[in-house]
Amino acid sequence: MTYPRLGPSFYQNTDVVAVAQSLLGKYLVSNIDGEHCSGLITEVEAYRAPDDKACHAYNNRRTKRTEIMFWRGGVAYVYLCYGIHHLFNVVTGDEDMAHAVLIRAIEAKEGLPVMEQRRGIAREKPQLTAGPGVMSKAMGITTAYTGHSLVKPDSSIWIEDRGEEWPGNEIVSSPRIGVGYAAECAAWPWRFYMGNTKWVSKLR
DNA sequence: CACGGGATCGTCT
DNA sequence: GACGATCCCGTGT
Repeated sequence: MTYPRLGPSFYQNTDVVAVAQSLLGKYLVSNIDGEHCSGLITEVEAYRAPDDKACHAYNNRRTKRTEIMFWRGGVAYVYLCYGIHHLFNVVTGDEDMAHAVLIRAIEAKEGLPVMEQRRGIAREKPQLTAGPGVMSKAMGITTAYTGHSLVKPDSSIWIEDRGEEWPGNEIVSSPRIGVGYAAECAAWPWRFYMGNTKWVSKLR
């Protein structure tokens, strides 16, 4: 059974907050090192230059790292956090719009044994993929994939719509995690997660 | 269960 | 030279 991949028109939507919410319930899929893994997206955060101080590209600041965020929607933006964790984002909007959605948690669906092996965890539990760093680790995603296409037929990472219905009124919003440095923007409720699952990151 | 701190390095000042 | 869109483990209760 194969499912349609989300295409350019989905990612090129210029409303990154709307895209973030509509990513809930979709399937993130990776085919890395010959291993097929997938999971239901349960938690996301939106980041939007130029006005969002929590966004790496705040004020449209271009650096070698943030340049990827200015690309047309439909590519991955992966960067290293705290020297250890690889955080996976989906670039959205038009060219020169530095918008992205951080995928923070998934509910693992396929490739569980590989994910557990990559994580060093013996049995299935939310700790496997709930949290942006551990999600990437379980899926095999590293900074090597920054700039990687999500829409080309031969890409290693993509997102599928499997047509599964789930009640959109179960979306919960909250301030984003770990952006307290971003002054007034820190309060923007741009973190979204499914209210009816335990597969979300812990509040800290 | 809450809290505190260490790990670890690319990126920008 | 400082710090971060995090995670894990140890300690104490």
